[in-house]
Amino acid sequence: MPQEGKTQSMKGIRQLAEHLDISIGTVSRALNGKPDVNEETRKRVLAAAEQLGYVANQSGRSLRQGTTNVIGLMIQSSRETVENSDNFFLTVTGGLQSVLLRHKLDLIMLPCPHDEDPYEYLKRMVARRIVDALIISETHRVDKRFDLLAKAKIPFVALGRSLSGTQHPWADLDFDGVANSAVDRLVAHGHRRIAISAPSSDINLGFIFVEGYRRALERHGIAYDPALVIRAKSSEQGGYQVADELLRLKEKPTAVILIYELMAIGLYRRVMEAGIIPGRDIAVVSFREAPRAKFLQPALTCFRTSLHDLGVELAEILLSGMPAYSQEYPRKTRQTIWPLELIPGESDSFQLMAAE
Amino acid sequence: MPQEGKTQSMKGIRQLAEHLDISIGTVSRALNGKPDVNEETRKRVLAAAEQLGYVANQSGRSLRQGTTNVIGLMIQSSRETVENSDNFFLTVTGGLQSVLLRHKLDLIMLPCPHDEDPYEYLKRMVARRIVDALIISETHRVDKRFDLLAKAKIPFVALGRSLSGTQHPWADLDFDGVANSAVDRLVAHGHRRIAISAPSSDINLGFIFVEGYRRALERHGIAYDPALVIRAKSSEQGGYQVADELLRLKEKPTAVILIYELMAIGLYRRVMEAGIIPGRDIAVVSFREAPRAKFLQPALTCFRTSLHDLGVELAEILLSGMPAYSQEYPRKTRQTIWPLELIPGESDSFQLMAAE
DNA sequence: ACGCGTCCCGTAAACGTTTACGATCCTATG
DNA sequence: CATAGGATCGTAAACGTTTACGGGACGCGT
Repeated sequence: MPQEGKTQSMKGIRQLAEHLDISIGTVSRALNGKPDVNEETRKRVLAAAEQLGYVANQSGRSLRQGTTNVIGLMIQSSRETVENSDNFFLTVTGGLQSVLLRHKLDLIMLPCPHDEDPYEYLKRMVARRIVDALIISETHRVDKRFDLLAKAKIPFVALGRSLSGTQHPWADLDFDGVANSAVDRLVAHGHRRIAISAPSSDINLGFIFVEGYRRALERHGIAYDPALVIRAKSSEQGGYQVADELLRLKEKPTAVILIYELMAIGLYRRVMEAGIIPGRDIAVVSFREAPRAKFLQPALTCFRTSLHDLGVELAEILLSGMPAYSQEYPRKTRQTIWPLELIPGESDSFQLMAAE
Repeated sequence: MPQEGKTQSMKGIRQLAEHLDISIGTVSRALNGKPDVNEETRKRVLAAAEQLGYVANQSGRSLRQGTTNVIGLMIQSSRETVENSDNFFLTVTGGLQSVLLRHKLDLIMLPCPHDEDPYEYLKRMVARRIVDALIISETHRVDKRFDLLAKAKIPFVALGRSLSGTQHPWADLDFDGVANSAVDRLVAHGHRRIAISAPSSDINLGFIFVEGYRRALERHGIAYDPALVIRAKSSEQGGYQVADELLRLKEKPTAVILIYELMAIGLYRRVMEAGIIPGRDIAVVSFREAPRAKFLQPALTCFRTSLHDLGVELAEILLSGMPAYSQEYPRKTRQTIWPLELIPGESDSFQLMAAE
C-alpha cells in the first residue's frame, strides 16, 4: 500500500472507507465503538483515522442523531455580581470539564452581550440547537429562563438557586451558612452589633446572604437593624463605601461581614483613615478566600471552597438529568448547597470587652 | 385557517412550508433574504416563522453550506498572564460581539482545560468544525497553533503578537509603547535608575515589555541593568515580591514600572514596611488602568485603553480575512498595535533631586 | 402567432453522518 | 446433511437545510 496521502484532503468518512476498502457503515460503527464489528477491522479503522487525521464532521453527526455533544455555560458580563471577578467562572469551568470530557462532551461558554436581554439570548441559543444542555448562572430571584428551558425540554442546571415555581436543579454556594457561621463566630467573640454588606436583594445572592444573617441574629436574640445592612458593589470602592457609611452611624458596629474579599482592602483603608484598626478595633469576616485575603494585614478571616469541585458537582447534576447519562449518575436530590469552610485569620481574632 | 398550533412541535422548515402551503424551497429563500421571492410571500413566511417560533436547525444548515456562523474565542486558564484577571476577556468579548452580531455571527468561548495541551485542544475544535473562525489568545513566542490554523485554512486572528514565521493577523496592546512612555516620563522626572517587573519572557508579553524598556533606556543613554528586571506574578503577592527583591539591591532604584495595577497594592505595602513612601521616595508607574488604580494612595499613574474597542478591532481584522465578509471590511494591514493612554496619578508626580 | 425576457416558484440533489435491516459466511448442533 | 444462530459486514434511508435547475405565467415587442 502506498504511503501517500498523509495529509491529504480527507473529505469525510466516505474517503476513509474507500481508502480502507470497507463499507462506510462499518467504518462508522468501528469509530463509535458499536458492537457489530470485528476487533481487528476496528483496529485498522482507528489506525487509519488517526493517521489521516479524520474526525467526524459535527454537523453531519448532529443532524443525524439530534445531539451535538456540546454543553453550554451561559454567562453574563454584568459587573454587579461578585462572581464576575477573578476567574470564578474559569475555575468552575475546570471542574465542569473534568467530568464532561470523560463523556466526550465539550464545554463552551456563551457570553450574553451587555445590551441583550439574557432571556432573548438564551432563546436564540436554544432554538439554534447548538448545545445539548445548559448551565446558567447569575440567576435572578424570578428568572423566566427556567420556564423557557423547561418548556423546550432541554436539560439544564443553574449555578445559583432561585424561587421559580418549577423545581429545577441547581447548585449554589452556601451563603446562608456563611452568614450563619460568621455571626456565630463574631457573637462568640463578644460582638452584638454586627454589620453586613451585600449586593442588591434583587440578585438572589444579596437576598439569601442577608436572610441568613438576619436569622442568625435572631437565634442569638439580637435585634435586626436595617441600618447595619449596607448594599454596595463588590469591589475595593464598595468596601470603602461600606466603611464610610458605617462610620457615619450613631451606634457604630464592632464587626462587619463582607461578601467579597476585595472589599476588605477598601474597608481597611477607610477605617484606618479614621484611626480604627481592623483586627483590634473592628472585626472583619469575609466571603471568599483568595490569595490576597491572607496577604492583607491583618490577615482576613474568610470562607474557602473549592470552585473546581463545585463545577464537578454541577456537571454531575446536569448529567443526571440527561437521559443518555442518567443511569450513570443516579441521584436522590438534584439541588445542592455547597459548603464552605471558615479559614481563621487575624482580622477578627480579638475578644471584645464585656462593656458594649 | 385554524388558530391552533401556537406552540406546537415545529419540526422544521417542512412543517412551516406545508402550514403556509408553499414549497419548502421558497420558504428557505424567503427566510434567507434571497432575491427570487415575491415580497408579499416573504412577509407571510417571516410572519409565520415568527408566530410559530421557527428557527433554522443549525446542524442542517451547517451541513449543507459548510459554515456554522459561529466564531470561537479560545482562552486558557493559566494564571500566569495578566490578561486573566478581572474581566479582561469579557470586556473584549463585548467589543467582538458588537460587530459580529451585526452579521448574525455568534461568539462562543472555548476554554481549554488546564491539563490539556492547547494545541491538541485547538486541533479537536478545528476538526469538529464547530466554528467558522477563531480568535486565539495568550499566544506564546513560538506557537504551533498558527501553523495548524493556516494549514486548516480556517480564518483567525490572534490576541497578542508572536514571532511565528507565517505572517498572521493579530492585534496586541502596545506594551512596547507603554514601557517607552513610562521610561520617558520617569527620566523626565529625573530618574536614572528604573526597575521593571514583567512575567516570564517565554510569554510574549514579558519579552516585549522588557524589550521596550531596554530600548527606551538605551535611547536615554542609560545602561541596562538585568538586576532591575524582576520576573514576578501579576498579583498583589507578585508586587510584594518585586518590592522585596528591589529592597535587597545595593543600588536601589528610584522608580519602578509594573505590568499590572494589582501589583501596586503589594508593592506599596512592602515598601511602606521599609519606611519608603510611594510617590515621594519611589515613583511607581503601571499598566493598566482600573478603578482600583485611582483608589490607591497615592493614586497610581497608569495606562488606559478601551478593551471594548480592542475587541471591535479584532473582529474587524478577523472578518477582513473571511471571504464572505472581506469586501465589507477591506484592510491594508491586518496587524494592529493597540494604543494606550497615560493617566497621570500621584505615584510618580514628584521630581527627583539632582543628586543621585 | 411567435419569440423572448422577467418574475416567481417547485423539484430534487446534495452536505456527512448514523443506524435499522438484511445478507453472507461460518460454526455448532441435531 | 440440514438447520439454527452468531458474527460480521454492506445497503440505503433518514436527519433539516440550501441551492442549482427548470418550468409556468405573464408581458411585450415583432
